[in-house]
Amino acid sequence: MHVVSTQSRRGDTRQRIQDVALELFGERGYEKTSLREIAEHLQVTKAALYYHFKTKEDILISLFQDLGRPLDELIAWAEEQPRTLEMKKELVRRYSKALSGAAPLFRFMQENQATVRELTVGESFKERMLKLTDLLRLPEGEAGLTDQMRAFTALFALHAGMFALNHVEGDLEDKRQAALEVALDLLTQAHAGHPVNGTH
Amino acid sequence: MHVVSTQSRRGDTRQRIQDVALELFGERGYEKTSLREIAEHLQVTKAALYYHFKTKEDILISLFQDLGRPLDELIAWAEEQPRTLEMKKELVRRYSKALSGAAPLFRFMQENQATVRELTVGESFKERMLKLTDLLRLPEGEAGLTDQMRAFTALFALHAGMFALNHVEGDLEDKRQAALEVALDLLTQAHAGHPVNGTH
DNA sequence: CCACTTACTTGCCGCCCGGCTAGTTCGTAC
DNA sequence: GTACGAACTAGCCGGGCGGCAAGTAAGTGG
Repeated sequence: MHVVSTQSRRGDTRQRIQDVALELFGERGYEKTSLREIAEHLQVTKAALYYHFKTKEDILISLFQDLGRPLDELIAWAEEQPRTLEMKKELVRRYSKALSGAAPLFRFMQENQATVRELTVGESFKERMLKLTDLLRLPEGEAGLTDQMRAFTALFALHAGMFALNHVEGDLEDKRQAALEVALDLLTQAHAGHPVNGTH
Repeated sequence: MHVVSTQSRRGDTRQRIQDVALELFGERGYEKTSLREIAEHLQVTKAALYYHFKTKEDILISLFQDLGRPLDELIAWAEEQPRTLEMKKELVRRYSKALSGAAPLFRFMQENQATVRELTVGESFKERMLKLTDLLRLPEGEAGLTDQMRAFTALFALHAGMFALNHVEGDLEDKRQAALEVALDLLTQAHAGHPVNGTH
C-alpha cells in the first residue's frame, strides 16, 4: 500500500510552486517576481524551490512545457485532417478552448513577450503559432497579403478578445464566445475572398 | 541672439537618451535594461542620465508622454465629428498612421504590458484605448457582444497585424496596409450587422 | 574677470537578487 | 531500531542594480 509515495512530505509541493509562480508571474511579471516572494507565499524557504527546480527560469519553462503538449496535440490533429474550411473552423474552436483552459499562462505570455522571447521555450512557441497560422492559410498559396492577414487575424482575435484590455467588461467565457464568432467569420471571409459591402 | 540656449553642451542629450532607452527597452525589455547600459551606449556616465531624468521610470514615462499628445489629439478630433461610419473609418486610418509613426513604442507597450500596467501612464493609456473603442461603437448602444467585439477587434487587428509575431514576413508598411484593410472591413461589418456567408 | 549655471564625472552606498552549501528532519524499508 | 534518501531549513555570497552626493570643466552674462 501507500504506493511508492515518491514526492513530498506535504504531498504536491512541486505543483504548488508552479501554481504560485504562475499567479505571481501573472500579477507582477516575471522579472519583478522574486523567488523569495514565491517561497513566502508557500511558507517555505527559497532553497526549497531550488530543490524542485534548478533555476528560476526552470520554473517558467516547466509551466510552458505543461502547456506545450495540448498545443502540439492540436497541431498534430490538424495536420492529418483534410484542409477544408470546416476543419479550419474546428481548429479555431479547439484553439479557443485551449486558450481558455490555460488562460493565465497565455495571458502571461501575451503580457511578457519581451521576457518570453529570449527563452528557447519562447522560440518553440513562436514556431507553433506559425504552424497554426499556416494551417489556416487559404487553399491556393497565393492569396493576397490581406487574405492571409485575415486568416492570421482570426487567430489573433482570440487572444485579443480574451486577454487584451482585459478590463473591458464582463465574463471571460462570454468574451471567449464573442471572440470565437468573430474569428470564425474572419476565417470564412478569408476563404470566400472578402465580400466587402462598403466602398473604399 | 543665441536664444536662451538652455539645454546642452553637445546639443540634444535628453533626446538621445530617450532614443537609446527606447531602443534598448524594446530589444531587451524594461526590467532587463540597466541605466548603465543606456549610459554606455551614449558614452556618458550613468549619473548623466540622472541629471536629465529623476528616475529610470521617468525615462519611460517621458517616452509615453511624447506619444500621448498625438493620441489625445486624435481622440479630440474624433469626439467633435459626427459619429458616422465614414468618420469611424477615418479614425481607424488615422490611428493606424499613429501606430506606424510611433511603432517602436507601441511594440514596446505590447511586449511589456506587465511592466507598463503598473505605471500611472499605463492607466491613462488604457483609458485612451477604451475611449477609442467607445468611439467605434455602433449607433445603437445595444448591439450584441459580438458586434461590439468586432469593432474592438478592428482596433486590435491593427496592433496584431503590425506587432504580434513580428517575424511573420516582410515589410512593416505592407503589414500595416493589410491590417488596415482588415480593420476597415471588420468595422463595416460591425455597422451592417454581420452578413456571414457561411453556416454556423 | 568674476559670478553663476549647465552639463556633466567620480566614486560610493545599500539593497536585494539568484544561487549555493551544509546541515536537519522525517517517513519508510528492511 | 537503525540505515537511508527525500524534502526540506539556515544562512551566507558575490554581483549588479538604482540612486545619490560632491566635485568640476565649459559656457554665458554683466
